Amino acid sequence: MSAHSRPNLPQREAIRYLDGPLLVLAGAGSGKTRVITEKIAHLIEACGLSPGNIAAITFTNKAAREMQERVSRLLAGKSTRGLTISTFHSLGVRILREEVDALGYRPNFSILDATDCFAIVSELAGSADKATIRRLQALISQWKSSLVSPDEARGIARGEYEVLAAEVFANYAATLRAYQAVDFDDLIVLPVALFEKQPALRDKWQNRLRYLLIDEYQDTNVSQYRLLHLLAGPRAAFTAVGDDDQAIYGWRGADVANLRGLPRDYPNLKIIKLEQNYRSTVRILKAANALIAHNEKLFDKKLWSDLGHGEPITVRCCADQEKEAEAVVMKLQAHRFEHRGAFRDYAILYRGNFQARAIERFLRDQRVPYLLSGGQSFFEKTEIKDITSYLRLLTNPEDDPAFLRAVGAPRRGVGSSTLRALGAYAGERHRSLFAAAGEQGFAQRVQAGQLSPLREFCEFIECLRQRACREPAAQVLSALLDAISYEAWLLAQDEMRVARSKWANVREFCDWLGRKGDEERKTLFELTQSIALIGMIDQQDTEIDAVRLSTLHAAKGLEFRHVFLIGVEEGVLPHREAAAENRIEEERRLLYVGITRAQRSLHLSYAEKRKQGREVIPCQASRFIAEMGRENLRFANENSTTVPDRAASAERLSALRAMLAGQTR
DNA sequence: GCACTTTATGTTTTT
DNA sequence: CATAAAGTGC
Repeated sequence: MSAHSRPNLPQREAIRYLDGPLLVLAGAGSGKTRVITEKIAHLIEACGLSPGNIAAITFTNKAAREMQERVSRLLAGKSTRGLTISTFHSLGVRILREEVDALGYRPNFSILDATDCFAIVSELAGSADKATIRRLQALISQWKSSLVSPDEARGIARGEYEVLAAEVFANYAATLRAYQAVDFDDLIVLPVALFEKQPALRDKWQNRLRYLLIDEYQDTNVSQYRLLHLLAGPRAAFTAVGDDDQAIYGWRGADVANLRGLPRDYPNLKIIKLEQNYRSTVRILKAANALIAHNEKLFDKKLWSDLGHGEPITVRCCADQEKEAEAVVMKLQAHRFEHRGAFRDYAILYRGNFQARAIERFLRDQRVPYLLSGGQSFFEKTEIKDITSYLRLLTNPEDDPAFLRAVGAPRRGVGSSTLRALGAYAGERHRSLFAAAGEQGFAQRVQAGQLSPLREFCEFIECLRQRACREPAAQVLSALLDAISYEAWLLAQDEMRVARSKWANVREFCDWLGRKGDEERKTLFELTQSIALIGMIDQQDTEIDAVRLSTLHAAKGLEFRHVFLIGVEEGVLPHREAAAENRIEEERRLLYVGITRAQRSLHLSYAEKRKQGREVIPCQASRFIAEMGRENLRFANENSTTVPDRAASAERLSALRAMLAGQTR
């Protein structure tokens, strides 16, 4: 999109409209981010609103950071101090921290990630298999984000499974309380509960955040909508920007009904549609429109573009996933050569993270630089979780999940049976594991040989805790790593290469903590609390010239000159489970999001055979390909550009690479 | 009872 | 291929 030109008419209207609540229905690539950023600038410059009175809510930290940068650029040096641009969850943390007394939590509460919560649910559900626990966890999360309490869940639970789930839910909530811990859902749910119970606090925040802007509104869930509603208050000074065709988080409790509910809850709601697309060629938009026309529509809108027809969209059928990966990398190289493009102009998008593996292998073989976004977050890597568990335990000794992890990494003579005994004792006495380990009563239950390593561990933590109150975060961390000989343990545990990469991650984490500690003058305790919310993507350098690999979900909000969309097969996109549960529309929107990421060219591919475990499963093209309209697509055979023989094709790629190397010099 | 080695197993999407 | 449960030496 051309950021230099003036905003078009509806964009200008959306930026300037301040007479009441506003919903901007912004199609893909229609400049919604621009509306939000320029509106923030407008509020500050033209309306004289203090940055501290404005809050913009995004869905990812990355989007928040980008938006912050764009606003700073727009205001050209003028201070944005106090301006809130954050995710719903980060805002939730801020509210929780400030109002922690009113909530009955201690200020050192822990934030648990999905893995910790999984372990808790697993513990409470007894002997259930992994899939069941995941379903339980999902259902509990669904309830929480819909503002259903454990008691209410008991009331609405139907059937054996849901009754069990409601029971687990109640125990789960009590467990979190006991741990002085909150999960991701609580970051929204607790502020909502707080504001509903204490109008004075609600008013305080309403007064502080006098204008709200919400991005990706179609992906809000009930609790987020409720929080927005409470924050906006009777003045209802807000702008919500969304696109019902891009709602792809239904599985997480997001409900497009929140879009429909807006005109109902705010009768004076103004609706502005942005229908001109500044991103893609006509052909790409025609295919996207044709596809999405198969969905039941909430709001009518027609995207158009004046960027010309452009390259035809290609569809390629490949023998299997390997061949697909090879063909895509080949095509990408050839295309880049032909167009004299940069690697960073290309993105390869897919439904599930596992699909990146095959592609990665070929990219690495061919020495194509790439950046993998999504997937496992940096802070979820085992080595980082080990270390952050220590930090969490230092911050909050009640954090039993952190205790359990830290006490076993590295091994220190405290095994599963000692921990079982400790857990049982702590449960009876309503103590945290950490506190229980220090009690006389527990000492009488176990042998001295079992007790001493445990006591030593607790003393070590206590000693470090003292230091953490006085010394800078990075210093405490390096003392910690030293004391537990973490590097040596990694080397003993893993193979050399793995250990070194893990240690490098730990070092990177140290640097990060040191930087944060210096720049933002935050204490170890404050830093520890925010870790769970940060993803690795935030750290990645977006300036690097590399091909982007991303899931369709993680690609939302981004754009690329050339897009390769792989695995457009029945069973993958739409996903098998989703198809079975009649959730086709969301899968269709997911592809729609993928298609509309492309500015200039789009290349779809699928495989006829897919390896699943040991079995080879025959596949067919996704139904969505037909829905895009044959007249908008050009079908190609794998064989027309790819040589079936691996050696020969590798040779071809090498030749091409040599050619490219010569070209760039 | 603890720690380490082997073997089966299985993958939607994320704050 | 990377993680998790079961098996083996100490």
